Amino acid sequence: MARANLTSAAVIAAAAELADRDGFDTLTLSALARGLGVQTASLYSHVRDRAALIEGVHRLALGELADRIALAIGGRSGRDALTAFADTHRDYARQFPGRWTALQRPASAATVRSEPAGRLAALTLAMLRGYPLPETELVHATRLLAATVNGFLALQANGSITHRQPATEDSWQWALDALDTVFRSRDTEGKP
Amino acid sequence: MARANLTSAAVIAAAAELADRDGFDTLTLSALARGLGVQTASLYSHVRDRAALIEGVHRLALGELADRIALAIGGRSGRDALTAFADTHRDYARQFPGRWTALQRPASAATVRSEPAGRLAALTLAMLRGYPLPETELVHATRLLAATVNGFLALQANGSITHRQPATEDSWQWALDALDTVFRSRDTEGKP
DNA sequence: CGGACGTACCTAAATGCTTTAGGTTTTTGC
DNA sequence: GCAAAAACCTAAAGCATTTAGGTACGTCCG
Repeated sequence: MARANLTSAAVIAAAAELADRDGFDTLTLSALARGLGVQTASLYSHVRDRAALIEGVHRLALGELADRIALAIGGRSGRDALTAFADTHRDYARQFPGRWTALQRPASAATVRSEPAGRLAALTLAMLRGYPLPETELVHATRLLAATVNGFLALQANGSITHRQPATEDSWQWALDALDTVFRSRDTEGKP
Repeated sequence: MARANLTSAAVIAAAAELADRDGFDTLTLSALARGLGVQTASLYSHVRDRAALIEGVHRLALGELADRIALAIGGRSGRDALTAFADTHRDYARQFPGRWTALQRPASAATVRSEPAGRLAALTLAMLRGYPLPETELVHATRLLAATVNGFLALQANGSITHRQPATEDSWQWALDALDTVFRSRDTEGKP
């Protein structure tokens, strides 16, 4: 029988595809092995256990997302960049629901400190520097942005945003407007 | 042997406690049966399957959260009510991590349309009516608020908000300030 | 060119969870 | 006091995770 010649990366990539295609819950080592034409136990040479597999998908998704965001926000600033940033998140979640679910799972400290995670954080910071935010508030703004974007997509994914009027798309635009306004108006230190 | 005299509600309540105590992942019918001093198969008289059990915890949590929020925002308005609303969410997530995780899971259409879900939505709407928001934007504001609060807590839970400076608490306050500002400033229809 | 070594993959097996099927006992309602 | 309903049981099939130990393929070095 032809040998599959797997690597850790190949196994994780296959896991990501499986999760996107059949749903995150069906991401089992058995199903993965079946799809790869390999015995389940063989996968343990490439991946420590199921948790490590999921963490691998998480990290893969972080990198892919960072790549897309770098492309999307390049050359833009202000509201344009914000829209590109958020829409790229949304499109990624739509196109790769399994990977996106993996992104929502708790990550190890190593992953949080990993290169793709840092890159994504750096890109977000860079984009927010297009707004007149005091340096001390940049991290707050980063956290608010990440919370809002991910929270919105999570609400959508878990059905909390019903398909009633108004359309989800309108609320998305409204939320981005709100964030844009907040970030834009934060330089006025003294309130009237 | 004394009979446990379980009901569907009792099983779900025990599941919620188990999930809070030992983590959501250990919420298995086996562990639950063990804790209740009952055979695993017996639980299937009260709960259709594992997914239904989780959905039950989800619905239970919705009701509990709605109760707490009703208490917290009663008599308050504006920024006070907003803070109470958000902090109640945060405290609930802290105190009942298992139930809170259940809340993040996809829910069936029946749960989305359930009484506690409607109550929570109504409470949120009522609170936002304390702001000068046009009627047409109330739903947008509701969604933004839910997305931000849940997104922030999710970020915290999954480790994305590292324990570096500035403190998470400061970012939380900053985010609430931002939301308050947005909701407060939305009555100015024509931009200058 | 040929063996040695590492790696990819295998079989086998233990453990544990989910779920269905069907039987027994307790409670409840008339 | 009896019949029906509800609560609980045993048994068993099916699948997933994980460990242990073995076989075959490629590659590197003498």
